[in-house]
Amino acid sequence: MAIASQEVSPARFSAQLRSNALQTRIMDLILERGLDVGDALPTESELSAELGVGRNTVRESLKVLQALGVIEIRHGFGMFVAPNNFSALVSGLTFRGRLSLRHKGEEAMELIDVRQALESGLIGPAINLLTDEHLADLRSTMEAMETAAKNGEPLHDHDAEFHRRLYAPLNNELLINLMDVFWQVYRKIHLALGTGPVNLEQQTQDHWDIFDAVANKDKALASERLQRHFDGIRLKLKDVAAA
Amino acid sequence: MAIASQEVSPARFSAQLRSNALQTRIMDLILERGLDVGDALPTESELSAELGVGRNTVRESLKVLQALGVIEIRHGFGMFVAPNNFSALVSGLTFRGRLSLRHKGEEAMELIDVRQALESGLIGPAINLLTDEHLADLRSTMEAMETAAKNGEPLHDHDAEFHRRLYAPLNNELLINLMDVFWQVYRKIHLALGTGPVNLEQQTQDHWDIFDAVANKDKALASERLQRHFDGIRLKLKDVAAA
DNA sequence: TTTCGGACATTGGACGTCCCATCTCCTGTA
DNA sequence: TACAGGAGATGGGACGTCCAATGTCCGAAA
Repeated sequence: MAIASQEVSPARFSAQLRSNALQTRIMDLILERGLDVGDALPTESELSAELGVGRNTVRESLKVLQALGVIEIRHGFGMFVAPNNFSALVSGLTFRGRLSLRHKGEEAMELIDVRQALESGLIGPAINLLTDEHLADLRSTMEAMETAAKNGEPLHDHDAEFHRRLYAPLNNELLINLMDVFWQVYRKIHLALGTGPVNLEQQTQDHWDIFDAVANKDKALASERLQRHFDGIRLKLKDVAAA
Repeated sequence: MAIASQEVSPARFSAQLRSNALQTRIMDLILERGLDVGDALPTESELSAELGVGRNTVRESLKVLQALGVIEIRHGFGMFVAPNNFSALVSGLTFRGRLSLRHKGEEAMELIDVRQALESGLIGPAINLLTDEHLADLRSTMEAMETAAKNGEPLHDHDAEFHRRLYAPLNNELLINLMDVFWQVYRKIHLALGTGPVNLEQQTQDHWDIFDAVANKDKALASERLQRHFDGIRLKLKDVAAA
């Protein structure tokens, strides 16, 4: 053995590294060929042949790349370079959150902490770049939320939309994606635990308060109210976890 | 065979959803059995039998879960619930960053923006919780960095360590992991572009400045210096990308 | 008795092949 | 011209087979 089977698999590298290397090779292939978002990748068979590995092996890597949001796989059609998409993170983070909730829920709380830091820390810069259009969008979202609250409908979609639009002025897709992920994970954990009683009016009012501060371009106040908003969320989560 | 697994694949759901569902089923299985970090999962064959799907299919899902940091796969030994691990994100984000750099590098810049927001926004809370031990750790890291700089050695490890320890007082693993991911992605993009000339002394001094502000518990100053630190990084990246 | 090394079982890794599911596109028909 | 339906391409999935890595355990040697 160990006849130095150079080539690709020196057996010295752990299997994990090898599988990771395959993923990297595929990503490099995309970059080398100058493929851009939306462009088609070679078919599974072609990749299998070009990379010199079996189709099943390639498929495993492709699935991973899909999970990482690198490519999009469309059954019966082909594979394409995916637009930015962090939805994959959601399931992984949700799992961790639920796992931690069985103990003391530290990780779920950590998630809130990060959201809180990101949002209350970035509201200032966002307000700096806020235009009238952005504000109008925000207001219409709030009005939709209010309507929903009056009809006793769940607010989570409007809630998510509000937070998303709050930071739209920053024009930072990565940030929006991250916040979306965190939001969804929080949502899922909350759902898995069973939602406690919700006060729709209070929730709406909280958001109106934040909106007012933003509309007045009062960065400090907006930041503080966001801070409090998350404090409330944290308490609520703690209650539910305790039950 | 499919006795236990009641209608899971009515062919109505797109393949993508089905594959996602398999991952979810595995995660649910972990949660239902009360497995905790470090505990062993059933073998691939067992999972294949229990879930009523082929071993290759299970493997694809397992690889994805591994990539998401949910499980750890050890060849010849078994599979285990993994400790928190975000290394998977690195490759995906790095890919996106490199892809975007071919155009105008917006996404790489967005990454810096998020790091900047997170770090300069969280330095205040971190200082609030800072203990003498933390400060001592930070100082020793800085001294190591200075030594490295004098020897002309690369600073990136010390740099990463510094930023990590800066936020250790917050005791938020998710945050540390995220910042680590961002750091590594930045690193990889930078490496892929080829590093321009580096001024080791200047870099070290920048960090000393931040350290001094933190040691004096001057939150505003620390935040401002971090802000500037990232401004510098941003400029540097822009230079390299232009070349 | 202790220690070291190798055989062995277990478990994941890789591949090939076959067939199914789904999509797009094109062709033929009304 | 418009729509229905089929052909072909492509990914999805399932086995079966063999390879490789790892931990365990037992026996030989010191």
